[in-house]
Amino acid sequence: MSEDTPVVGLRERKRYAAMRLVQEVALDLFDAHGYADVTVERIAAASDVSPSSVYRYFGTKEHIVLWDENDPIWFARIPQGLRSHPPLETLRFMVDALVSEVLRSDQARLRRRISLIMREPSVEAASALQAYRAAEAFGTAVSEALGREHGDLEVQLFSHGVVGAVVGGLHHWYESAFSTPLETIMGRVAASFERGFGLAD
Amino acid sequence: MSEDTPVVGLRERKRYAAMRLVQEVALDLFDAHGYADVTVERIAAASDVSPSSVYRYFGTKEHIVLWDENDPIWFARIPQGLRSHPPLETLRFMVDALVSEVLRSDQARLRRRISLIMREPSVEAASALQAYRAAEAFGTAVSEALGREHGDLEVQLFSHGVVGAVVGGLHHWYESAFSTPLETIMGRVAASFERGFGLAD
DNA sequence: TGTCATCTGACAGTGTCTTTCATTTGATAC
DNA sequence: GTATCAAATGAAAGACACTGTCAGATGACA
Repeated sequence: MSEDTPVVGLRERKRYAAMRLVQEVALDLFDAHGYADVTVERIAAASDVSPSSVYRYFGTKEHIVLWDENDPIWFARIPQGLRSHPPLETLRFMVDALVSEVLRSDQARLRRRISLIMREPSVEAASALQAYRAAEAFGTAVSEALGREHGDLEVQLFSHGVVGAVVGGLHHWYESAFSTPLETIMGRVAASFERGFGLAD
Repeated sequence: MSEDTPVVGLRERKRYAAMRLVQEVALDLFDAHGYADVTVERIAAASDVSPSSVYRYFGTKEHIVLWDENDPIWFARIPQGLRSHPPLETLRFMVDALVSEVLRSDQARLRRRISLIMREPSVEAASALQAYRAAEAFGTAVSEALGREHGDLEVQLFSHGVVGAVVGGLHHWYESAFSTPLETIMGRVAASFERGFGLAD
């Protein structure tokens, strides 16, 4: 009773289990036959759910790849961190936490998802939109924490710049065939905004 | 004969004229009835071209909005600038040129296009992908100019960070109902990367 | 003016995504 | 346990973005 278990009912558990299964099945099919040649109908049949449910779960075919169970948790932590620390420190903090979480979690699936994102333009577009939205959300949280008005120019440039750099870092990770350690990459992202971009000028 | 006129033939001139017309007609229809409720077929009929041609011109419905005649010219100028100036100076230079070009050109159309991008998620996604691709191209050009290897981490973070900030600036412009002067916004973008982001920390 | 390469329009087809409705299934009170 | 209610599911029809193909038209060039 004193545990902070969110009292998640059977309904929700089944839903998440089904979503995990559909994503897994879809990733397998995409790897085997290519993204374009696998229809949503086929994914649904192979996962024993109706196509209707796949669309109810993910909304679009692209989001079968993009969906991540833990994303909402991350989004919730940002305003929390900003309440007690300045933006750059929060950035460093979040980025560290994210890296160690990623290293702990299902890396194989994550890499397959990132590879698909980088290979399929439609998935790439949906992913880019997600990043853009994340930058907006981050900017809003920073504005509130600093007591600036919503949409403050400096904050806007900062939040979009940071998210842009993170995205660039993930691209670098993929391009290096995931060989550059993620902590190296994200450490540089944080350092760039703390001490400036080290381009000879 | 000594002029650098690209000797543009009748064929190409007609093509561009048709594209301009289709975009204009489409923007009018979108404003009148909403993006989702205007089919490509309808746009084609109202522009007196076949739907096939609309797809040949723009590729997708979203790119009817995104297409800009002058984009290729801009892309071509980047490596040129980087050959003679360091990245931050080139950034400042390009951003200034872009602003004065925008102020000179058809602003009404530009604002209608930006408004559509911000309002319609599918157009927003395609636009975000374009920005992402631009960051890649910019990064490649910077790497070459600085003699670093392709995909150099610092360059990657810089180029994506810069493009992210520019995108954030455009968002701010839109949110302010285009009242914040574009030169103020873009000046801040350049300054942020030259002297650091001025967030109290 | 004639020949060639390229562009255009017409048309059929595929797959994504939406909407609607009857049916099933988990949540809650008794 | 059983009844009641809210929500999720599956089935099916339809809209429309987009692709591929082919015959005909049109500009480029000798």
